[in-house]
Order: sequence, then structure tokens, then C-alpha cells
Amino acid sequence: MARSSKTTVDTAYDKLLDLLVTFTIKPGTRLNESELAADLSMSRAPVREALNRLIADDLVRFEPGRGFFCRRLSVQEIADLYDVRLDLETGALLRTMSRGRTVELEAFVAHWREALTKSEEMDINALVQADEQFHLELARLASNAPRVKYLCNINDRIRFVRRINLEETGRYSEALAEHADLLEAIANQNTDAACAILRDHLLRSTEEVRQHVQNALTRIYADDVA
Amino acid sequence: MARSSKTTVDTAYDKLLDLLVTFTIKPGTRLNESELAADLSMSRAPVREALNRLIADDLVRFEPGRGFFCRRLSVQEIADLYDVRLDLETGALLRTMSRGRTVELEAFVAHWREALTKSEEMDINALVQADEQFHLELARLASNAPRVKYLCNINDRIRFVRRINLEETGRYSEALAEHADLLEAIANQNTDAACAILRDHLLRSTEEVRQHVQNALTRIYADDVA
DNA sequence: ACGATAATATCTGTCAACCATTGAGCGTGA
DNA sequence: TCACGCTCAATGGTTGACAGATATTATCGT
Repeated sequence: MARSSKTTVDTAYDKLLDLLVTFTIKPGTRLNESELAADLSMSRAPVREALNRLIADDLVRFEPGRGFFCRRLSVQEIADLYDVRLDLETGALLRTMSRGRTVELEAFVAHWREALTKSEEMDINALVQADEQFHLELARLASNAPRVKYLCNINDRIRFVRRINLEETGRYSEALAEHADLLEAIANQNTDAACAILRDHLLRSTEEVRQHVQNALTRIYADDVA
Repeated sequence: MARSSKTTVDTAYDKLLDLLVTFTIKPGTRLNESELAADLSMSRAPVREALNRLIADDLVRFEPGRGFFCRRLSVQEIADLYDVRLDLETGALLRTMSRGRTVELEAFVAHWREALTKSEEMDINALVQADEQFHLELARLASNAPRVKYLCNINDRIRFVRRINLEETGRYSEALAEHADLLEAIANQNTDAACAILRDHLLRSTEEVRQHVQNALTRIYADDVA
């Protein structure tokens, strides 16, 4: 039954990741292994293996004898993750620019200048995804795999509130403008300015998010009623 | 059979972690599940669960249909990890100091000033451990759990070469002096100087390490002969 | 009526067995 | 001699079952 490229554990992992990231499973909920196994039409073992991977990602908690639980959603943790994200992203940008990777940077700038013009007609989901892509691709230019991996983990853990934030505050127009500014600074090879813009951009988001985690929480449980 | 505080998976995880971190298992080696299970006198299931946790930590690789493999040791990866470490540690220090956590910082300085005087009579193992503790405790003062967790992961992955580096180059006297300088700057509440010192300290280590990964590799296989 | 305790049901922790896949070694034929 | 394909042993992938722990419900005494 094992597919060549995608084993059962992988499918379980992907599916569970989605459920946890989107908070389709509510924060703090206990996860019933047999139930999950049944839903995914597989046995409990691969489910448990996937859950164990997710422990290391801090997307599930584990209590011996009790089982697995969905991660909680705390203001502190989100703020902490944004903090780390700031360091990782600005660090990546600094290195990419000071290494003078002009070809890659130019390609990046060209691509996203183009993309920004199209963002008028995008719906909220596309915007959120594009925002994440923008930041992640920028970070990737530093070609540091572990750094990117940590950022991916952070993205998974903050995606939910990031989305709420953009949706709730209508901040995406500002955010897009800040992206444009950043592209400008990169094009001018102005390292200090670019880092400063990115830094401020992320600090602003952090502050906004801090205020909107509560909304996120109510949203999570409101969705339940529908 | 399930212990209250330590389940079978945890013991497997701890044991395997140690084997992988110290490269008692050679880089790239295929891991035989049944064998490991027998060694740990447990079944294959908990072993696989532990291994899956280690996948997320990037301490083992997994190839569908082939099984689990010990992580490889590449110069690039080590350098990348040192890069990220620099950002995470300097970021932590910056935040701790600019937040003015004077009591915690003073306690830290006092404790490590004391500890540094005793480091003359320490053996290499103790020195390596103390070095790691120093950096980790400093980072902890920023009270950002995810950041600390990422640093722990980095520490696990670089511990081996870190040790070789200290041992091989006799750099520990310089390293200790740099720690002392850092304590001084912190005591004077000179944020910029402290960050600069930490930064240079880590950059120096990175450069040293880069040159000594090869030695590490030969060491790993030399140990085998003994 | 309420709280403590006992019986029950559910779920986790672990295991051993079964099936599928991979890779190595062997043999055959060009 | 070499390349190709076949066979088989070894190992991973998955499952179902069983024992012990935990949560839930029912019962009893006050």
C-alpha cells in the first residue's frame, strides 16, 4: 500500500498539520488516536508517528498516559515567535545583501514588483499566502537551509493569527506598500535601509497581532457554531 | 508498564539523541530498527516514534522504503547553524538589555564571574558543557521559549564540532577571555558593546569551526578503530 | 440531595505478526 | 566478459490485538 514518494505517515502528517495550523482542531483539545486513524482510514501507528513529529514542531503537546493535545494559543508565544522571526528574517536579508547576490536579488525584485501590481484583485486567502511567500522567498536567498526550516515552523505556528490580523485590521494595503518600499531599497542596494524597513514592517505586524490574538480566539470558537 | 514520568518512547528518544549527537552512530549510517529495539529491550514501535521525533529535529534523515539514517555532517550545515545561532543569541541579548532586566543580568554576571575563575581546573568535557550553559543561560534571560528551543536544537547539532574545535585549537583560553569581556560590557550596561563582543565571539568560533570540521570527520572514524 | 467510592467504558502504551518493498547475489544469454 | 533479469533474504510499513491506565458513569451512604 506504500506509495513510492508518499508514505502513510507523510499523509497523516500533512493532514494533521493542516488541522492543527488552521485550528480546525481547537486549542488544547485532546486528540483521539483511534478517531483520527479512522478519519484518515489508516491504523493508529502511523498516526502516532506523525503526532510524534508534530511534537518536535511544538504543534502538539504530549502528556504521558493521557495522549496528545492540540497546542494552545497564547499571546506570549505568538509574540515570541514574531520576535524570533524578526531576527531570522533580518539576519537573512543582511547576509544576502552584504554578500552581493545581485542577480538573485534583482530577480526577486523583478518578480515581486510584478506580483504586487496584481494584488488588487486577490482575495484574502491569496493575499495571506502571497505575504508568506514573499517573506519566505526573501529569506531563502541567504541559502541557509536550517534558517528557512525554522522560519517554516514559525510560519505554521503563526499563520492563523497572521491571517486574522490581515483580515481584521485591513492592514494589507499598508503591508503591501511596505513590501514595495523594501523592494525599492533592495534595488538601490541600500542594505541599511532595507533591513530597517523589514524590521519596522515586522515590528508593526507584531504590535498589531498582539492586540488581535483575542479576536483570533473568539473566531476559532465562533466557527464552531456555523 | 507506562511509567508516570518517563515513557518508553522518551527513554528511546534520549538514548538515540545521545548516540546521534555524539556521532557514536556514524554520519549517514542506516539505522536498523529491530537492532535498536533489541538494544533498548523494547519493541520497534516506540523506537520508530522516537525516530520520528528526531526527524523533525533534523538529527535523522528518512527515506521511504529504505528506513532511517543518521544525519550527515557537512561543513555548510554547521556554518549555517552557527549563522543562525549568531542571530538568535545576539537578538536575545539585545532584547534582554534594552528591556533593562538589571536584576537578572546582575545575577548572571555574578554567577559567571565566579564560574570563570574556576575554569582553570576543569577538564575538556566540563569546559564544553560550561560554554554551552553560558550561552544558553544568557539567551534564556530574554524569556522567549521558542527561541531557546531553537537554540537547544542548534546546540545538539553543533555540539560535536564545538567540542572538537575547543579541543583541537586550544581556543578555550581566548573564548573564556571573550566571555569575561562580555560580562564586563553587560555589567556596564553597554548594550552596543556587549552585542558587538558576542557577535565577534561567535564569528570567530564560526571561522575556526569551518576549518576544523574536516578534523571532526576524521576523528569520528578514528574513534572507530580504537 | 449531595459527595465519595466503586464499577464500567474508553483510550493509550506496547507488542508481535503479517505483508510489501528494496537491494544483493546469482545465473543466463549475448 | 559483461549486462540484464530473476530470485530470495533482509528490512521496513502497517495492522490488529491485548494489557494497563484514565475518564466516566452508576451506586451507595450520609
